[in-house]
Amino acid sequence: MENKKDDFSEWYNEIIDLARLSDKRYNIKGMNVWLPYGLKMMHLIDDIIREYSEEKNIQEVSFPVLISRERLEVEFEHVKGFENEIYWVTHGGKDKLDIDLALRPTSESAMYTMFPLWIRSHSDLPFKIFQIVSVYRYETKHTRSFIRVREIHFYEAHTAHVDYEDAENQMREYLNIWEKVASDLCMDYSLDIRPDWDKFPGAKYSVAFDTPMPGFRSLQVGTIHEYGENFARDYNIKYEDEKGTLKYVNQTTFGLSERLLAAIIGIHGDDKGLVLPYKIAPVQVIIVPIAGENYDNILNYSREIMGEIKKFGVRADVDERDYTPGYKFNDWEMRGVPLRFEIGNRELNENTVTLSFRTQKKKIKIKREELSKIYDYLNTVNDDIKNKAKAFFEDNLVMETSFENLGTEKMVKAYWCGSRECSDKIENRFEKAALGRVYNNSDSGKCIVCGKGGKLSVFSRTY
RNA sequence: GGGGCUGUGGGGUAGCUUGGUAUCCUACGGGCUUUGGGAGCCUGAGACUCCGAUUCAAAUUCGGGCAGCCCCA
Repeated sequence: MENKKDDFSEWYNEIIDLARLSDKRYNIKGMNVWLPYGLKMMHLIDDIIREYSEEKNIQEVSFPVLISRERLEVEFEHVKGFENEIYWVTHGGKDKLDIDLALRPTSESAMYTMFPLWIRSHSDLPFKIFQIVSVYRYETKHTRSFIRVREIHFYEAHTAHVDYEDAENQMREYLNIWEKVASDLCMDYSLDIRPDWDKFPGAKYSVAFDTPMPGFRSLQVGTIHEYGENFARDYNIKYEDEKGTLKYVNQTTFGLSERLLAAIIGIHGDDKGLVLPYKIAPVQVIIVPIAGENYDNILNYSREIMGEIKKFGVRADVDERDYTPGYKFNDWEMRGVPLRFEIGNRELNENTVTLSFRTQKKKIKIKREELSKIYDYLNTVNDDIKNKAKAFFEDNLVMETSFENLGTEKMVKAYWCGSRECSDKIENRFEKAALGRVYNNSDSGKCIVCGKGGKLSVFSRTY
């Protein structure tokens, strides 16, 4: 396998192939096949997002994939932002359609077609739904598994509120959800208020979750958007307040995607392969039986152990394939399994198992009774992952105060006046884009370019 | 948006300059043997990205499509 640090791109492509996450040999650009192991990981991530969303009374729905041209074109700014990357369905069989149908690039137009039917009075608010579906964007740049694809595995939450203030509460609630998701994924991130020219088309403002990746680029893994009344006015989404007055709702959205998977691969992985937080590991404990004289007994013992930890809700499996133990060790390490049990005659006779941690070199022998502590062991691995990720994050997002120092390959924090002129100077000289002002941060200092008053901001090359 | 490079069994490759017989590694099937950190031997099957042009003859030359990768904006 490629060394991760030397050539991240190569390593990234190779590990996706070797760990059997996705097969990109499908013959359409940017459309890959999800393989069982990768799909399982994605679904485990979905489960986490779903759980935390439902906890906040955001309910799951599913909208059609097609949107009529007429509905899509209601919101001008929004359409303009997507017009170059929409797939159009123009025919039904041999007949040309009267109205072209778009494959949703996101679902505002679809959902806001229904919102006026569902939202009539203040008692219908707040209204909060989400869906996890595929959205389609005709990317012209070169695509990359999980990072830039044309069929995107997308979580999108949409809410409607009585006023701007309540919508702002929702924004904070999103961040609350995100914090928990990120913690489960052992990820660090920067919350950046996108510059006006880079916000979501149609939004008042957008806050992005950016994280440094190997290869000295940042990855936007999620976004939340405050729409105010912008969409409500165009899609005519009104409610009657207590006094009987018709008012426009205020709306927000929250988006996440399979880029979360890309981030996990990139941030946690090492030269041996994937390293997975246990909540998203399709296999949390792999049991490798070591053949010896009483192989049948060893196998039976292995299966018993598997049964015992499965009772604790652990995803475990016995690798009974006809490969050597060394091969299996490497194979499962490459696929990121947090814990491995090795079971041979020694363990069989002592009623123990040998335990190996994905994040440590040492192996320890534990008694059968100690299997009840399985989540302690899983959390040991998670702690290791978190510590390493935190160190990587801090090492790759550095504060700079002089213009020339922006030449570092790393992601940079610096004071910035907010002007396009100054960010263009940075971009032209150092190829770093302004990701935006740091959310909820009131620090101020001299703009690193022009010296005028500035706020703490983040700059980086991006994926 | 602009430029460059590359498509050979499942994966990685040699062959291309100078047109004629397609190499090796790995993975895969069968058999024997092995199993505490990527085992070994025997055996089997498997490929020139697609379309067009030149030619007696194209993996090789030329044009285009599709796909992938890299750099710049």
